[in-house]
Amino acid sequence: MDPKQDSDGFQPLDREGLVQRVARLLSKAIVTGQLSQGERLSESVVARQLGVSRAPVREAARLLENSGLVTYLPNRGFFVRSISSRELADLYEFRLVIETAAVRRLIRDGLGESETRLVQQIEEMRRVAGPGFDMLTQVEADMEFHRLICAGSGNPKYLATFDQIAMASELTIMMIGRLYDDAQRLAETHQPILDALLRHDEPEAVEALRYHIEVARDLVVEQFRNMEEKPD
Amino acid sequence: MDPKQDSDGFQPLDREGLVQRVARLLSKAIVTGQLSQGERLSESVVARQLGVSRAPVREAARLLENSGLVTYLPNRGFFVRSISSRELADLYEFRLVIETAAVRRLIRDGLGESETRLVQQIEEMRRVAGPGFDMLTQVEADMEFHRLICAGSGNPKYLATFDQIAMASELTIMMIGRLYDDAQRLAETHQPILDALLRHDEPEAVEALRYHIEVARDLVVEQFRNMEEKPD
DNA sequence: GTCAAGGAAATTGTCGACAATCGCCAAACC
DNA sequence: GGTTTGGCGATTGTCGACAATTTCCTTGAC
Repeated sequence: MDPKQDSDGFQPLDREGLVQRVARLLSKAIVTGQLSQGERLSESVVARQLGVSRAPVREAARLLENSGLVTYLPNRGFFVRSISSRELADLYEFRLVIETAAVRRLIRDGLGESETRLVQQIEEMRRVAGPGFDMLTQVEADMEFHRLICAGSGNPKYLATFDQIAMASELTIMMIGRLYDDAQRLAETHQPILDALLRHDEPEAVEALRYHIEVARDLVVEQFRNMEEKPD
Repeated sequence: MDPKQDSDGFQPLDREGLVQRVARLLSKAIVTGQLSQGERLSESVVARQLGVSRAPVREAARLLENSGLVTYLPNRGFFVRSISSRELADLYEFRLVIETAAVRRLIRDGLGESETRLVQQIEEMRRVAGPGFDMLTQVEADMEFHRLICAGSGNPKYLATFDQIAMASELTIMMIGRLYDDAQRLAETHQPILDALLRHDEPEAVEALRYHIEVARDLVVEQFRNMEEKPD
């Protein structure tokens, strides 16, 4: 997500702490479905399996709690969050609110570097839409586009909030097992948003975003409802 | 903030963990200015002073990080967050976005119990506006009104997000040392919002909220800028 | 058979100790 | 004199152990 190639000079080297590594492992396990809904996330068990102490596991779990991937119950521990279709709809509504605000600021303040970044990201989405890429990669490319919108807005709050809920979005998409009809089409549905952004057409950009997210919401929520009714 | 009098039934008894108690102590210390901007929040020192181990202090600090009260730097520890006037403006913009969305849903889905709650909260604000109440109490009553708006909206995401940023708002208001001209007037400025809500007049409610928050923002940000220029 | 009480096992909550890392300051070098 | 290097003190990072709490199973009464 972040390790940009810094052209010249050395890379910051993996100064990533144990907590982050554990957090990433856990989140990946949850998003890819290795850990199932409502499952207990025992500190001791995870710690033993990873060969570390409980302390970093605990902190990592707290981090995931902020992303909405796990729930913490006092004296009971962490559980993989189970999301209802209702919560899912709420989540998409929330995303719409945040991203709409971000788009507005983005246009008002000027795109700046975001212009090339967004263009490149759609290209990236097209690239990973081809064969040889798994769905997780495609979903992440999708989320990165929306993330860039939030990142480009002058207000860091939008990005911070988006990052908190992005994981949960990824999770649900992975759960339903497909995104739209195919990844290629998914990439194209972002084009109208970008076009409007490039034209600095605020009403159209907001409208395109609204349409994009609401379509996604309806699709995801419907698929999800089906799963709720008859869980395999 | 939370310990509501629950009318009938027993109180949950102080089943509040050590972490929450430490977190509340620290946040109060920060908001009331006992801990100053940028000051280091040493785990060991705090733990020694409170007579507890470092573990709960650490967790409490992580909690405060989510509220934006402290910053965490890897291998360097926690520091009381110093907020710039720029961030402050961003914060208010963000609040406007969230609360506007909440108001929209509140009106669309019907007020329900929020109606009486909001009315009571304005009364509460008037009550604590009188003599014998300190500013922290008045600020908290203010924030609680806005919190109720988010709580009443059907989408829990709005409330969760609001709670994350509420502390930072309180902090800055406490920092500038006064809110509006006086607490009495502050209470009254909420009336137009409530009136519009009770009439189910969405455009007017949104407009009243926008006006209210932008006035607050301008006042707070300006005061804050003055402090930045010549810090006493 | 159902339900309540009791207790054992497992899990979280907290703790104190040790290892890793950082910031500072003095010493050495150009 | 200015810069780099080395080490010292302090702080965070991680750990294993113990206390408190919950969960689940057993036991017993009705």
